[in-house]
Amino acid sequence: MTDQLSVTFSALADPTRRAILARLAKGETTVMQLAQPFEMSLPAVTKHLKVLQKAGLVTQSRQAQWRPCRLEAKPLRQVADWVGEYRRFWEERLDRLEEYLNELQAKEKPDEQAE
Amino acid sequence: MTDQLSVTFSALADPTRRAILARLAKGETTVMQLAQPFEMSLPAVTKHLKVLQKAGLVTQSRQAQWRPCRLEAKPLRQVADWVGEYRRFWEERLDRLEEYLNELQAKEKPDEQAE
DNA sequence: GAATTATTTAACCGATTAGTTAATTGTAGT
DNA sequence: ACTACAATTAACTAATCGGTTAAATAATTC
Repeated sequence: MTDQLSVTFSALADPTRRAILARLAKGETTVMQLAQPFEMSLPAVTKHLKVLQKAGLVTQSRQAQWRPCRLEAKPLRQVADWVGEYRRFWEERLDRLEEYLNELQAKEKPDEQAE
Repeated sequence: MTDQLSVTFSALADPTRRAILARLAKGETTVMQLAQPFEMSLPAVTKHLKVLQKAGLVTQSRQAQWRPCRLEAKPLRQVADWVGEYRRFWEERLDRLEEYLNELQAKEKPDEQAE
């Protein structure tokens, strides 16, 4: 499981990490700030950050003793591209459901006493 | 990690499982057929299918001794929605990169002998 | 240079994962 | 009923994951 997409999906498969990304979407911030909303130790957050960094979703710079984190969205584009390939399927299914419901209505509207 | 999105991302974080989905995108097929391209045992594929089923990405019906599998794309829509929220970030970054490159060009074009 | 603050690394733990082989179930055909 | 085929379940293993606490590193300030 070394391919980029797997690494990215794997990084996203954790609510804490997605929450971190959501926070970073509002702007750069420190590890402390990132950790604050979570009920877990700082090292745990550092670990999550490492996972996100390995997936290329986060980068860290230096400012004095802080290491401000920043969102890197490029890998998300890859995810969007991948999932986009399947768009027609969920849309298609909705279309079919619509078709079916229309059919049903067409059949049943004329004599509504039928069960 | 019980939320739907985590389960879905986790299911997608494996190239074999994504390959299975890609195959199913071409139409319903049996477990044997699905397993055929992979260098792993049938039980391993069954396990992957279980993961995909738990994520709601695949359903199985019955036809004699076969259990044809079918793609269910609804959870992918959720993924698309989630990742869509970040679209502006990768687009924004590209814009900024473009800006930067334009700036650079504007600065450097006039006297190209500068290093 | 000693103390403080932010962050990471190390070492550990229990749970989960991805695979294996062997045994089991379910259905069809004879 | 017996055989064959499709698929699953069971039992096991090695590796990875998500968390912990304690120790180490880095930069700042006095």
